[in-house]
Amino acid sequence: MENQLFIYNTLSRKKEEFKPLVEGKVGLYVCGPTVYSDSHLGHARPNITFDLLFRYLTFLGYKVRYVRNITDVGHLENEAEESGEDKIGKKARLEQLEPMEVVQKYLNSFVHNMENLNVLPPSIEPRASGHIIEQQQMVQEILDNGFAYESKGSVYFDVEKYNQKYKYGILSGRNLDDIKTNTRELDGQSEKKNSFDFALWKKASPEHIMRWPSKWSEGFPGWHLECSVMSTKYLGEQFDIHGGGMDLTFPHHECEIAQNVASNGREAVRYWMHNNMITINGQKMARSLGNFITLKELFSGKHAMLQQAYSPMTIRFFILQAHYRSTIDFSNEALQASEKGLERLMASVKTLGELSPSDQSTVDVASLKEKCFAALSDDLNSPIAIAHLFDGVKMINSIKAGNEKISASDLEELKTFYQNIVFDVLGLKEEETADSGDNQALAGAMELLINLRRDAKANKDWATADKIRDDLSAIGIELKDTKDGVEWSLK
RNA sequence: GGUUCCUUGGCCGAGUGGCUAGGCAGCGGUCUGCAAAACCGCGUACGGCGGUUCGAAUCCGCCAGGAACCUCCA
Repeated sequence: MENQLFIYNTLSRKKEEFKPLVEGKVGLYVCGPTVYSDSHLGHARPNITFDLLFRYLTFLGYKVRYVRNITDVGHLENEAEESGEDKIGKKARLEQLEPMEVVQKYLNSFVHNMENLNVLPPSIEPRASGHIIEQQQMVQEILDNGFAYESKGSVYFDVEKYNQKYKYGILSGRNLDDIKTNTRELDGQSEKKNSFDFALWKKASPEHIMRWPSKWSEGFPGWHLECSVMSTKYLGEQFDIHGGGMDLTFPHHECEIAQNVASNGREAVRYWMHNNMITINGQKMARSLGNFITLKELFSGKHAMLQQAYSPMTIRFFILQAHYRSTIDFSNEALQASEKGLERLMASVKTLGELSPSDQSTVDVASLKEKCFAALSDDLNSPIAIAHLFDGVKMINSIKAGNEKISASDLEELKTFYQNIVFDVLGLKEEETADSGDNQALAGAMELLINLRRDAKANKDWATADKIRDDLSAIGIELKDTKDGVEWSLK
């Protein structure tokens, strides 16, 4: 392993050296999507962040089991409205679909988006609806251990009682007294002993269509239970890393800890990692705030706030150019900057393949490599790693221009390094263009036009040469005269 | 109101005590029939006011502005 990895642990609020529970193996759990609508830009962040972690751990030689859940039983939409419906049930009513049809539709959409973003599929993608029995078992364990109570067919976690033996709020830095005085009183909480108690099992109201039988009532599992249950099932009572968005720290992850401790007697997670939010005009992008742009809209450019379409790799690169614990602000300008930067980086990768070695090097490949991995090992500092990569771009271009030299062995090392970091770890990829061979007819026609223009130029017939170039440009095809011939691309 | 955090050059975004990232835009140049692209070169910024220090964007205090969580949320 090249470097010792340090990661920021939300529990301790500092960077800690990462040491897995079992030598050479890592258990990783990340809160996945609730599949009731199309994913937006904000959802891309945790998936890309933890994809980077997954890829880097794998690169370092760990055998990683990455579990990312699919929430398909629905959380409560809004308790204050006393609707008792969950998100998925509500949407299903609106669209006249079966709840599981809605789940499938948006699950497919999510998977498609992730493939576009080159996010690797996790090792296991468990669905909450497939673990109802296990969730009921955990509810019973918590009841048996005396940290929950039944009320009108629902089961609630007894936070006060839990707090007497353990401490509630260790992750988010809260204490129960503060929560008591500051928790807003919501309607429909008369069943609970305290407003901050949370549901483990919820009795379904008559209009609630997603429901399962249980000894307490026909109902559905509480908001936070599935993650405790599925992480335990697939990673064990204790595992290495749990990730998710910062907005899940409280109450979701706090409740998860309480559930694990209440049922198993000890904390499950050793390192908690939280990614920050994507903002738009300085405010968090969120479905509930209505200021979101879906990934589909970004890829197609069809949204009032978008000046153009942005490719999946541009989105990925944009996200990787900020550290995962910082907010990152969306704007067309920022995205366009990422697009240009990525183009330059990928162009240099191509150039790298064309370099010829010299008998010795005037460049320091080893140092570049070391700095890059050091950055990634420092709590996944991808922006720094990318900055060093741009130093590499300069190195590659200078070699190409004849200003620097590289030995055959250094060249091999540099190629391997770029393969490792750009493709394997950062997960970038070449995006398909029309000239990549999937459209033979167009490629043939372009060759013809390029040859006609070449002949016109040879005859100093600039009018014809420029007409070909300008007219192609008008229909969205860009010609580039390079030293090595004419290149074309769809714009 | 409580808890936590942020404020960096035109824009995005790193950086936790001295060596003063990176990208985009801009400017100058090379190349080119012209243009675009590409390449090379150029930017001493760190909210305000105090303090600690030989030295602070970086530590401490106050002030101003903003955000997240406290309710579903990535």
